[in-house]
Amino acid sequence: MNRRSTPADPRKRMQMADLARLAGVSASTVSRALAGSPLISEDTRERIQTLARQFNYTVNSVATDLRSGVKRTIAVVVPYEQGTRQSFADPFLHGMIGALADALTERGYEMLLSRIDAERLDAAATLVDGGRAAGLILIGQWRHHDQLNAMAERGLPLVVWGAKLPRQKYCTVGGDNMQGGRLVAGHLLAQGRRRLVFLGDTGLPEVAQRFRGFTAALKEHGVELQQRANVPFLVESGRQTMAALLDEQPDIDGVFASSDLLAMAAIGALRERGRRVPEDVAVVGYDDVELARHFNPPLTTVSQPIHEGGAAMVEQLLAQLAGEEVTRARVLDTRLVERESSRAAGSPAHG
Amino acid sequence: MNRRSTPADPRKRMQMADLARLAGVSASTVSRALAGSPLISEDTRERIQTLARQFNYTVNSVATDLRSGVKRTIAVVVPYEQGTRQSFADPFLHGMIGALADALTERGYEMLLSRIDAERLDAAATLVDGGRAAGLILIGQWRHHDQLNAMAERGLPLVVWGAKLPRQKYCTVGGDNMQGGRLVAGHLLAQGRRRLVFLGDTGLPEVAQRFRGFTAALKEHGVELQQRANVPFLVESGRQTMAALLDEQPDIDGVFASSDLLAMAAIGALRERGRRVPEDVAVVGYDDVELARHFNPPLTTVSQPIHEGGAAMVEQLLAQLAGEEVTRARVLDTRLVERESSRAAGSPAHG
DNA sequence: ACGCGCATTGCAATCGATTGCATTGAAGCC
DNA sequence: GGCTTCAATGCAATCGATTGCAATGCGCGT
Repeated sequence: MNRRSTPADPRKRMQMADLARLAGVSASTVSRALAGSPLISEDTRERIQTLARQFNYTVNSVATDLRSGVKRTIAVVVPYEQGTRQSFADPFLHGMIGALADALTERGYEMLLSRIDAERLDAAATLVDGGRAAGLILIGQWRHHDQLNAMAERGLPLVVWGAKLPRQKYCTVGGDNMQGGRLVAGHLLAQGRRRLVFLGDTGLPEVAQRFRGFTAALKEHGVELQQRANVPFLVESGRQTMAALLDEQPDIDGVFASSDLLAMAAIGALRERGRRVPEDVAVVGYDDVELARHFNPPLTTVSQPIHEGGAAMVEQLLAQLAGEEVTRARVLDTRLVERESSRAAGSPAHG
Repeated sequence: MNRRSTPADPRKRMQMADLARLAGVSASTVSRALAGSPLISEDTRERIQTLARQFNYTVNSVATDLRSGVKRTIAVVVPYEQGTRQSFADPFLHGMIGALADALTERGYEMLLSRIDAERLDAAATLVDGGRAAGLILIGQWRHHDQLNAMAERGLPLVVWGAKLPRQKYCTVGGDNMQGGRLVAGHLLAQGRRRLVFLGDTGLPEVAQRFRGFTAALKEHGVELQQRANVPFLVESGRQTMAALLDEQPDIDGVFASSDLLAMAAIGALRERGRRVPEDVAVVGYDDVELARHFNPPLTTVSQPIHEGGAAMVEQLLAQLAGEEVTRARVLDTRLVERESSRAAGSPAHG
């Protein structure tokens, strides 16, 4: 007796009709009982609920959503740059996803995590068009302000973590990047640093603003930026770029890296070249990821209100879904966290 | 240029019937045309597809899934320990999620990311029972082998990242933790370290195995473990615990931390107490997270084949869904990556 | 005893797609 | 020309729930 695989169609998922049969009532009654409708008598309701628990029955939420038209899933979209999926490696992203997961769970939403090509942000729209998700949370606006505007204009529920930009039709939440950049400039100058470089891809709006804030503040103090390097948020490139900068300009004494990841990479490269941090070169990062304070040396950095930001994004998205008018851009305060990596040059005094 | 786009018609998503009307055919035809069925003539198919693109129409995959019974969503479940959501902060998890996202996307599946209480792993079952996901990928078995067994026994499609255990009914994929532990022991001994401590929560099967492998190898060389501390995977506790250990036993010269995160925390604590790493104390981590090689000092650690592991988990789960018989436990090779944090004691020589 | 009202419950339509089967019309064959 | 054949399309049932409305039954007032 050679039963071909499927030794059993062991149990198809039980469904409402089955439970109804077991309880000797109609599916309508089961539906109402499980939903806690007051139309159902106390007895019946409890009997049915017990039965459901006993048989591990859970209403099929796909069917429910279809019928009721309400969706309880939000897509969180993490773009990656072509050729590398490494963008996902940034601990900042990790923190953000955690914050979003918390905020969504708290309000009873599920989170669909999706990665897309950063060149085609609008591809994310199919998640909503296809009914998989009620709305979109996008992390970073990358180089496609235009695509985002188009998405928003056709009425897609959308919130983006990123910078406030001119002529912006979509809703953003983000830290105050200009302010962040200024804070760093002020700090480095106060530590007596003057030969400064900037690390980061200014093709990204957020980074561009950090850069503008940074250079604006420097200019006000009559200091000129020595160099800037366009580098993506990748450890490896950070390391290489920092090394290259040192070759060109060995007397650098301060680095502003536009993310903590880059800062850590830069510190690695500096040490490899025999520079001491912070004695010879002060390094400041951005984001204040959890590891920043445990790095060696502990990282001075600009703290982004990640948890507050995640909650704000969810709030804005749900408001949109509820049909409310939402503020176009929300800019959150940032603050500088001073740690070892940028302490004053101390005694060394030279140059 | 006046492609006057429909003025914000936030009302209703277009649906198949609408498109059918526009194309002057029935919904069946549209369905088949979009699915690329050979039943439809070339002309019609193209006309409909163009139309769909024009109107940003995407078939509602919720309805599709309901009707066809096929689900294209997998739930990835990240447990958190009560009282703290910080478990999400471990960079290892982040890497794992990235690997899973890649593997799932590659096969055309969506990823539902879900956090649950580590005490109630079985709560994750509702995601499948409720039809939201076709199957479950759980990261870590935590303290609930029994719950997992029960889930598997009632036929839930499930794969767990974790250790191979006796009497295991569910499917696991994981690194060879015993081997990992042995590798670390061998390495530390080879570096001349003898006063060793272990950091990690042996209540978790994976950690317990690392611990067993570690101590077994030590014993074979006649060395005895000095101390072990039961500490969760949290930076803060790692730091405090390391400090406490040092108080009790100031002459420690080697630390095996059961995760890179803990290793980094331990290094922080050691430095605070004036110990040099690796000169005074060698530290070895576990996981080989991306930052490990960029830490200061670069971390010696046991590399877990995260990408391969993610792919393997997806593979096993899809096999289960296809009704195939799958191997119960898959154990992947690990290897030691030697870096600065555990270099031989060198010249220091003292007490 | 009759009728009314209220508390429960069931029937059947519906959500947005897919798909087996029937239908149509034209081409092919003798 | 009449009949078969086949390609292309439409009809209607279906997936697993929800919900407006109709139906049932029981208590109670008079």
